[in-house]
Amino acid sequence: MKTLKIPEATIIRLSVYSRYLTQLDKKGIVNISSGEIAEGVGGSPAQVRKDLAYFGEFGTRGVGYNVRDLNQHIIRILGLNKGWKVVIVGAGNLGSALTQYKGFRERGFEVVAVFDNDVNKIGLTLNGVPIFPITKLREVVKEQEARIGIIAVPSKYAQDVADHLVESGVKAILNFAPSVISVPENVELRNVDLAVNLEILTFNLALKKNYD
Amino acid sequence: MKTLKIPEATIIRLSVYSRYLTQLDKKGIVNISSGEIAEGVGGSPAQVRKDLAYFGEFGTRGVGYNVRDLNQHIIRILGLNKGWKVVIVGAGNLGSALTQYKGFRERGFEVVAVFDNDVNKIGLTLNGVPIFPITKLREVVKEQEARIGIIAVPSKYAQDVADHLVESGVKAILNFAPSVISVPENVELRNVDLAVNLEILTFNLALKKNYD
DNA sequence: CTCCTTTTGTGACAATTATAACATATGCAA
DNA sequence: TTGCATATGTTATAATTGTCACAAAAGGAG
Ligand SMILES: NC(=O)c1ccc[n+]([C@@H]2O[C@H](COP(=O)([O-])OP(=O)(O)OC[C@H]3O[C@@H](n4cnc5c(N)ncnc54)[C@H](O)[C@@H]3O)[C@@H](O)[C@H]2O)c1
Ligand SMILES: NC(=O)c1ccc[n+]([C@@H]2O[C@H](COP(=O)([O-])OP(=O)(O)OC[C@H]3O[C@@H](n4cnc5c(N)ncnc54)[C@H](O)[C@@H]3O)[C@@H](O)[C@H]2O)c1
Repeated sequence: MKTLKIPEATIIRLSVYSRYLTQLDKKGIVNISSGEIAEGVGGSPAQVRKDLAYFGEFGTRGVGYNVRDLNQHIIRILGLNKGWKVVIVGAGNLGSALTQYKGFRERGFEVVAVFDNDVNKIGLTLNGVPIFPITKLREVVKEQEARIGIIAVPSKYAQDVADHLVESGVKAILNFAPSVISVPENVELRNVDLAVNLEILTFNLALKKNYD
Repeated sequence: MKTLKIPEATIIRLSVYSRYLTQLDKKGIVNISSGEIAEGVGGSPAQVRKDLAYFGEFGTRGVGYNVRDLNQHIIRILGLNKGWKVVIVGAGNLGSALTQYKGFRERGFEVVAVFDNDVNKIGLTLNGVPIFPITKLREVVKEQEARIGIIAVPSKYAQDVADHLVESGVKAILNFAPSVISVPENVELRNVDLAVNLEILTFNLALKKNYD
């Protein structure tokens, strides 16, 4: 397996394929073709095959793919077979929702702790996940060997929290605050900006002018 | 202004530029160059100018851009000068967080109603926003002239809710349920899948193998 | 065993998107 | 008024990503 540069769009699609395959597996479906996957997730059969081709040969010509087997391969490609531990900083509206989100666990992520600096929240639990004072971040991250941190504090504090997460040993950060933050090169960073998503919608509506 | 096909990446960046310009404007900064914008949001000056060039000429050669003026132009490009009304379906963990999210209003979005089918939630308000029974969706959407709907119900019901939103006259949908849904061509759809975002992070970590 | 159908894997091609280079316009100073 | 410094807008070039067509492999029928 060579380390060609893989398009990020390919990774996004693989993640979606995997979710779809998991559904099919639960329904007891054993075999599937690239065309059926494409139809299921909204794409083209060639795209599906090309995406998979970056990583190897997982199908059987004339037959298709074994659902469970292919899913296992994608899960391994995405690194989900490790069981990642996640910490969330900010036990507000969003942080609480994320902590209780079952979808993460289903994909191999375990939220082990939430951190806040509000004394009224510290000590409580969210769905069994304890809320610690932010001062314990380093200790808990080290002890639990958490590798992923989620930022759910007001933008103003996002960079501080990011620095703190990095310093604690976290290797990847998902940032929900709508602000540009910077981290060392060896730390992965992704920003999720929900307003941006709405604005893409309004741009397209404004372009079409058929919204009234 | 011709209607060339604008890359979606350009729209995402414009949205980020605008957020940054709003910050600068609040700080009282009047002028800015493409290089400074690039530095502020993490990009290249050429990229900034190219993105803007799709829509017109907003700067002065040798000088740069007027912060407020440029921001107004981008806001207009993104269609944010209209004041969009938004409805949210699902008053659970995520739906509640989104309803109370101040970041939407700051960008010109107004959440006018939330809908649920849980009798214990109906009649309550979230930050002043009323929770209606899902059966009132059509009526409220029509009356308020809401054009955007957000789906925050379990995946299982996402397609049903989408159909219902479309039937009610909504023209754009932001879907948070991790499932593939389909809508008529004339309705804009975007999916936000948070697990996918984490999986991109783990893919990159797994690739680098330096996470331990 | 051979042919035929099916569907993969892949290499060539096309389209899109980003980068870089530069000519053009502006303001200022002398 | 002229020349210079600066930063834009635009054109050309490079890189990336997606599409298409087809050869190769597999399995089943006869
Ligand atoms: N609510 C949403 O749906 C939503 C959507 C998209 C993005 N966001 C973003 O997510 C972030 C959180 O939003 P929210 O609505 O949950 O806000 P919130 O005010 O409900 O919660 C913020 C929490 O962070 C805590 N906090 C503040 N500073 C802290 C620090 N330095 N260390 C630790 N904890 C700290 C606060 O005590 C509070 O509990 C914001 O940046 C917001 O822009 C929120
Ligand atoms: N919690 C999160 O942080 C999070 C993150 C990403 C995605 N999501 C997705 O968002 C969706 C909602 O997640 P949640 O955690 O808020 O779940 P939740 O169970 O807390 O809330 C779901 C709400 O939807 C309501 N509902 C169910 N069916 C409905 C229907 N047909 N019409 C109207 N209302 C209905 C329920 O009464 C409930 O109030 C899910 O698809 C989930 O996968 C959630």
